[in-house]
This record gives sequence, structure tokens and C-alpha cells, in this order.
Amino acid sequence: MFVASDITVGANAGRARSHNRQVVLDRVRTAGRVGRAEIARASGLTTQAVSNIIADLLEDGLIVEQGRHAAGRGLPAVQYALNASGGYALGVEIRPDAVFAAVLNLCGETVAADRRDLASPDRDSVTETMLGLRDHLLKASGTPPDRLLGAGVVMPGPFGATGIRDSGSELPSWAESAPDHWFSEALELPVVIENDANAAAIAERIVGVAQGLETYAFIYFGSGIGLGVVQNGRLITGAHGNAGEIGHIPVPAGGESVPLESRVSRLSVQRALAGAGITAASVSDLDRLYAARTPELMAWLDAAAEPLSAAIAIVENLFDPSTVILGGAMPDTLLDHLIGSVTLAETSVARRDDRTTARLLRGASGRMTATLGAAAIVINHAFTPKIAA
Amino acid sequence: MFVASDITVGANAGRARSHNRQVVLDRVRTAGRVGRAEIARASGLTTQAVSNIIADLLEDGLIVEQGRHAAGRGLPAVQYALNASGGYALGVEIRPDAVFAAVLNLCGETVAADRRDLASPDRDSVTETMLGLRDHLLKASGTPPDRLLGAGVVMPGPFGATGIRDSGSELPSWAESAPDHWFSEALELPVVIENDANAAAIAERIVGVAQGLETYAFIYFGSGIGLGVVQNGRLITGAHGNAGEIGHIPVPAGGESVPLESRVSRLSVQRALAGAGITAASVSDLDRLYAARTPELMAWLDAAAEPLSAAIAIVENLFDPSTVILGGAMPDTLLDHLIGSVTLAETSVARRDDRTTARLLRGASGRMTATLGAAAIVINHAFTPKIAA
DNA sequence: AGGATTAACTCAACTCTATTGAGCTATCAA
DNA sequence: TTGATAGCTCAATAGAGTTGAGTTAATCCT
Repeated sequence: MFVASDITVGANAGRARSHNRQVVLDRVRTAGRVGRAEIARASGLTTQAVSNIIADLLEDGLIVEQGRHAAGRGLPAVQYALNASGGYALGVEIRPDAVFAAVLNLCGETVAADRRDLASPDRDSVTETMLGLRDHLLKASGTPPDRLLGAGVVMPGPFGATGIRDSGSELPSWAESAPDHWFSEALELPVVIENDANAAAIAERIVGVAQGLETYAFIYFGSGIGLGVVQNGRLITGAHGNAGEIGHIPVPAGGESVPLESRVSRLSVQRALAGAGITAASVSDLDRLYAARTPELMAWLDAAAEPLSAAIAIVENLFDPSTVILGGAMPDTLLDHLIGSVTLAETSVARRDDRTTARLLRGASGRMTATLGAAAIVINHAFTPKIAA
Repeated sequence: MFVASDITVGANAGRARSHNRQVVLDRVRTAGRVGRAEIARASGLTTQAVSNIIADLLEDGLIVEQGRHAAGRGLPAVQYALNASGGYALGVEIRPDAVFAAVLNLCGETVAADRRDLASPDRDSVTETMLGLRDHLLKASGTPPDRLLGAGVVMPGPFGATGIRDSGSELPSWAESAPDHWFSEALELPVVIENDANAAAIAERIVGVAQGLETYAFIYFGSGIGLGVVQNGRLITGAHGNAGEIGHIPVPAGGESVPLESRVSRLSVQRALAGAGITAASVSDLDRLYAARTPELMAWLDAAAEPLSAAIAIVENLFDPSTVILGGAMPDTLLDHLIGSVTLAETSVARRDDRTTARLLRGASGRMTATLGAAAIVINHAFTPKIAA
């Protein structure tokens, strides 16, 4: 969220219903297919209440019936599952030079995705490009516009006037004053704004390797490096929505203390390659250079292992996540190499005897991750119960 | 919480009422004194609903009427405030060699506090000592036992079988299998278990410098060093309740990378002094040594500045708290010295133009902080609305 | 087989809360 | 003094989940 103001709100019949709808929907999503009695047990509601809500959700087209499933004695339960085409979310990523957009269905599948260059980074130009892209995607995929639940917008953080300015990657000042309201009016949709790392983290929960996890951390390679942490299915945002600015934390690298992003980020790998006269503008460029075992790239990888290991140790001990995921605008091959070269700390709360997942996983990667994540935030939102505005 | 399992639970009339009671109570606490109409506006409930709940709370003795207060036109609003003696919380801190306990009233004021040596760290011995201490405190302060809302218990973390073992400070293995149930049965009260840093963090919110803050971080000097982070009034616990294990994160210190607690912790200062044949068993010992500007202590302080600064930079950037608080089992003089010697990072999301509080504050200090915090968790619990078991 | 048992689910009556709208009261301002 | 404003109460209403009896369809046991 752009401003993390969870105004505590009272409950009444209507809000209770809305809350319970989300509880039920969330159960259906995590289970894949379930019967009503099982949902009732999991949610603390009665089967009757669940039945009423399921009837509502069916009518709204958010779920579909899947026949009965016999499991032991008694009347076999009628199963319900998400209706993929019951709702869609728009994801938009705004960069200084381009706009990316994607449409996801309720199951998190990408229905359409595209990008458009940005003539100028002023607000009208961005808005126009975004609207054009949206119309194009909806038309191309045949998505009914009234089925759009909302839009997620990814913009470079941090938000507000802070001590961090990513020179070059910034948007003009219009982006600093309530852009969510502006976008919401332009798109005529509810809009949430997030940074790339947080968006990508949520994407892993909806479609990636974090499915079924409630608490995990995601280290994201964007232009710099970012961190998104999810606890109990919700993003940790901090007081001003800027939590997870991992790029500037001090980490050890060859006997000195440096900011993480000076050694582990796309900019840093590009700088290392530029020193040898090599340009690596795209993910596939990097993939190719890695396949060729380009010495400068391999040297960068070697140098990145120590600071990245330290960062992971810090994240593990400060957030106690179920797992740490590495992803973003890097080729899988590089991510896998990095994961292989990381030394996991011995003294870490992550070193548990009862561990069921790996401490370090590779997540979705590529240029579109954050864009998909923006849409995933909307989907996640629809599933996360809360009695709070 | 011992296990961070926020089971998502459905809402019904009863749970909605309980939720709304907490919303109202929380408004009364944060405002100090308020009228019903104002609570209604803040909570999204109707004045009628608030009136009914206020009547309930009055009857339960949790709040008291404070007369009318004219503010502009219209009927002056009847003001309500917390009733200090409307409820109490027991805080218990279990150490291998002693048990500390305190009783707090609803306003967070310490009503009674004491400690008792522990003959042996086995479960029966701990339980017996704890019960004796509780009875003594209740009797000495004249607290009616039926007014106890619950108990908070502080035990050395981390919980569960992890890669971190604080040699020497551990409790026997009985502490690892559902001690909350055991204590709950022994005390006949709802019990929450937390580590010292988290408990101390909540204490700052109820009685300390974090009043009015919803999102902040607390660095706690215990035997080692710990971190408690509060976001939107709730503790960040991680997947297994072990978030905030800051002692083992790598930080720079004089050109090398070391675990934070090797340079910044009570154990480390004691080690530094022991090298010169000085023993500093208590907080007042340290205070005295600091007053005398003991060279070994001053050297330790100098050496602690760099790693502590790095830790604070990490906490600021990863959690984006409103402020970072330093406190715990250290004399105020030392904490102030440390705060003065810290170099706040330039590149930090905490460097905001719109900042209203200092980036670094001194919190409550002394041996009893965590004990009071344990009780504060119960008070905070009573005030934090949630529709979740 | 065939009855007993188990479990999912529906129906209708009921209960709990919050909301609605009219009406009363006390303060300020003109 | 009068009108406007704002807090608050009362009684009726409405929305949601709960309760308990009854139905249906499997499995288990004899």
C-alpha cells in the first residue's frame, strides 16, 4: 500500500459478510477444491453460513461446482473450485522509459501481457499510454471490462521524500502526490501502488513457489535490488510503505563494508561487464554471457556470493521466513548459480530440524515479474480477509 | 506468540461484538479521553452501536465516565477514559537462575514487582516459584485475582530447534514443548509467551516512548541483543516466532565482519571488562564504571559504535519504522552515550523530510523492562482488535 | 444383502448486533 | 431570544450467522 494506514474499523453485518466471503474464497483458493463442511471447520463458521456464502459466490461467478467427491463414510461433499474467468486483475509497471501491463485471471494465469515505450515520463503521457495498453490487452484477450477487480501499479520506490534517491530511475515529481487516486480515477478501478519487490513477492504466492506459504521473503533483482517480505499472507510495508530497501544495507565484501546493491544488482553486473566493454542490456544478454562463461561475469558472480550470503543471513534472522526466494530480472541460470554459491549461515533461526522447504529457492524471473506481481496483489487482496479499511 | 498461526476465522455476531469492543477500547486508550460520537466517527460505527458498547465496558469496569466536555457548539460530549483498576496483567520473566514478575494495571502502571531466585531450572521448580511470586504480588498490591486479564511470559528465545543456541542462557528442554499450555493451566489464565526483545518493544507502546506509534523497532540489550519490531500495533513474529534475532547478523567492525552481539551486547561488554579484571554483574555496576570513565568501558563503547550504526541502518531500511528505540538491561547513561555515538546512515528510508520523531530514541531500561513488557503484551492484546483466533 | 453408522447438507425458526430515523437536550452564535 | 449545531437515546428494522430437526448418500458391520 502506498500509505500504510490500517485504520481500525468496526464490524457490522455487511462488513462481517464481506470478511467471511474472503475467508471462504481464500480457503477455496488454497485448497484447490473443497467441500462446504470442510470450509466450515477451517473457518469456524457453520456449514449453513458457508452454504449461503458459497451460493453467493456461485452466483457472482467467482467459483464453480466440481461434482461430489467421496472420501470415507457419509454423503460425499460437493466440491468447489475457483472460477478462473470469474475475475481479472490488471497489473501495470511504470518505468521512466516504458509501461508494462498484464491481465491475470482469478487463478493467477496470465491472460494477456504487453509493453509500450513511453514518449515522455510526464503524467498525461503515462496515463494515456497506460489506458491504451489496458484497452489493447482487454480486447486482445476478450476480457470483459466489468470483470476487472482492480489494478496494481508498480512504480520505483521508495515513496516520499527519503534519503534514498535512485538517480536515473526516478519518475517526475507528479508520482509523489497521491498517484493512487489519480490512477484510480483514470482507470475507473480500485488501485493499489507498490514497489517492484513487494509486487514480485506476492506474485510468488499466487502463481509461484510460495504457494501455500504464509510467511516468506523475496529478494528481487530489478534495476537495483529489493526485498519483499510477506507475513501471514500480508506484505510488511513499514510506517511509510518503504520497508525492504535492502539495497543500501551494509554488507561485508572482501574485507570491507559496502552497500549490498554495489555488489549484488543488475546495475552492478552491468558495471562489471562494462569495464570489459561488454553491454548486457537484457536478461537474455546475461543468459548468453553466462552460457559462454564470460570471465567478467563469472568474476562478478564470485564477488557477489559473500555479500549476498550476508544479506540472506540478515533477512533470515530478522524476519524468520519459511523460505527466502531469489528472483526478478535475471536469467534463471544466473539465479541458480547464485543460489549454489551462497553460504547459508550456521547461526540462523532458519536452521531448523523441522524444516520442510529449502532455505533458499529460485522464484519467477524475467522482466515481467513485477508487472505480474502488480496484478497478483489485486488477486491476493481479493482473497485476504480483513475487517479494516 | 509462541506459534505464529493466525488462523483466519470467520465473523459472526458475537465475534463482531468482541472485535468492536476492542476497537472502542483502543480508541479510548489512544485518545486518553473521548466522547462516543468521536469514537463512532473514528471507527465507522454508529453512535448508537458505540453507546451500547460503552455501556458494556462501563458495566465491566474497564472504563470510567469523566464528565462532559464542551468543545464548540452542540451538546457537550460525555468523556470516557480507561479505568486503571479495571483490569490487570501479570508479567513473568523466567531466567535460568531467577524468576521476575510484575503486575500492571490497564493504564500500564506498575502495581507490584518482585523477583525470586530459582533453586533449580526444572519445570516444577519454575512453576512453584512463579505461583508463589504471583500470590505475593497480588496480595501485596491488593489486586483482585479475578481482575487478571492474562499473563505474559518471557523466556529466552529462539523457540524450537534452530541453528542458534545461546550457550548458558538456556532453559531445560521442558521449555520447548508447548510451555504456554502448561503455564496457562498452572496460572489458570490465558498465557502468551514471547522473547524479551518483543516484550520490551510492546512495553514502550503501552508506557514508554512509543506511545502513539503504530510502527517502530526496538533494539533490546538482554544477555545478548535482540530486536522487536511492531507494525500497525502488532509484533512481527516471523514464521516460527523467531523474527528479530539480530544478535547473529553480520556487521562491519574495524575492517572485518562479525556477529553484532560479539561487539554490542551485555556479554560483550562484560567480556571486555573481564579482560581488565573488572566484573560488572549489574546495571548499576556499569553505571558506576561509566561515571568513572573506566578506559576499558570507553574503549568498548568506541568499538560498539560502528557495528551498532550498521545494525540500525539495516533495521531502518528493512522495516521502515517510525523510529528505532534502544533500551534494555543497560544504564541510561550508556544508552545515551551509544545513541550519541551512532552515525545515522545518509542513504536510509528513515531520512525523511516529514519526520516528526527522532530517528533514534532511548527507551525504558533496566533489568525489569522485559518483565513489564510481558505484562504489557497482555494489555496490548486486550486493546488490539482482530477477528482471528 | 441389509441394517447401522457416518457425514454432508437443507430448511425454518431464532438470536445477536448494528442500523435507521425520529426526537430530546445542551451549548454556541447571531 | 432564537436558530443552528452536535451529542445522545429510544424503538423499530434489517442483515448475518446459529440452532436443531430432518434428508440424502456413502461406508461399515453383521
